[in-house]
Amino acid sequence: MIALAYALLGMLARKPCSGYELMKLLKLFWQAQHSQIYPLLAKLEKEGLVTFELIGQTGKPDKKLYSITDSGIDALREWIREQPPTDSTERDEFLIKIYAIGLVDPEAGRDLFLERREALVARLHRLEESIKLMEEEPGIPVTDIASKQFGRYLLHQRKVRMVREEIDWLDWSLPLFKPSSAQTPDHP
Amino acid sequence: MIALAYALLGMLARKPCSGYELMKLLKLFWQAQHSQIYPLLAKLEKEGLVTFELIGQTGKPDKKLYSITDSGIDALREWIREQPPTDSTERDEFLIKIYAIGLVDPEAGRDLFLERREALVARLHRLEESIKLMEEEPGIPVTDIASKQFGRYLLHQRKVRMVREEIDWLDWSLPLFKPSSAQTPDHP
DNA sequence: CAGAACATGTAAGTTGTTACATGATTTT
DNA sequence: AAAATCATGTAACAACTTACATGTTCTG
Repeated sequence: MIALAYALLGMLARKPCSGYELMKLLKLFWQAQHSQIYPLLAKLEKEGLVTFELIGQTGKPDKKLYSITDSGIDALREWIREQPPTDSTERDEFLIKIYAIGLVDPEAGRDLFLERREALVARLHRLEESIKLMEEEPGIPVTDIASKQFGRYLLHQRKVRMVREEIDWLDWSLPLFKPSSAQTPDHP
Repeated sequence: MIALAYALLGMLARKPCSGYELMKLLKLFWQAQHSQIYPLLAKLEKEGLVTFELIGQTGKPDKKLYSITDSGIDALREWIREQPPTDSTERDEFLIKIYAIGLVDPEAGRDLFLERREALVARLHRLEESIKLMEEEPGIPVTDIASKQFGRYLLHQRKVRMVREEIDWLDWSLPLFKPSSAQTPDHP
């Protein structure tokens, strides 16, 4: 079974969701298109790891509300404990551009950084907002391992730190983009 | 052309490399296996974006030393300037496990975190070492946009920040893994 | 009135991984 | 003696993306 399947099971262990909802919640820690999610949910249902209930809605299309089964929980728990860690992949075209940033003029380099910065700041605000919401929720506090939100909360905390740190890195890097302080090699 | 091709071009713009060397240098900012790199280099060579020279070695297998061509530089520069940013993907099974960490006992959760921490600390030391080496290099300083190392140096700085921040997050999270402070709902 | 959000699905194509294949030298 | 490093390549398979397909309601 592919890792995405366990990501879906994990989300359904928190609360029942439609495929559409899973697709959006997933963005926090894994990337997948709906064309990958829907067939996979159907497969998990065939295997008895999830079940669904058809919810008829008015004004919106009908949806399938998926829930995790006991055997789904067992499979997920097993995977968390037993599966040896695979090495993670990060693929970000921005990083490729930075590697070769010396090839374009400093202004273009600076623009790339500023564009990235804007996107990250917007992301940061959204993350901080949803962390605040989680912390204000009534019931078992999200910082408690017994909260159904615990893992999700930890991932939000992680992400917010990563985004802040990347913004700091951008701010540290930006002043380096001046027209070039290097002497031309021909007259030292 | 796929993003990986530009990653290879970027690395060759810094210095000529063999496919084997590219494969290892690539790990800093993109993930790819040799089985993807070798055929791609051959394709880039056919298109005139790179050239290679066969280097016969004693005690080691022969290798192909690839260099970027002027038209390769042009193609890369064009891509950096013109290509609109695609959204990045991060796929890390550890994050899936964290999302559902509440399903296993706190001890198993803590172990997962400690294992991750060890790997990150090792990574951090290697990164700090290679940053130090770059900074001590003679010639144009790596902090200068005119240095061929500039982009690579920025990426190292970024990575080291990310790794440090993740370690901080782990250390912040670890104390939360106590047997659970939540009251059982049946006797309040 | 165009576009986004809600909602699910399939088909075709691309990208990326694992396994197969070879082989000398150095390190543990 | 086994494992790692250097070095390149192909074949088969799995994973993932893009495009096709449909239809209502709400928002700008």
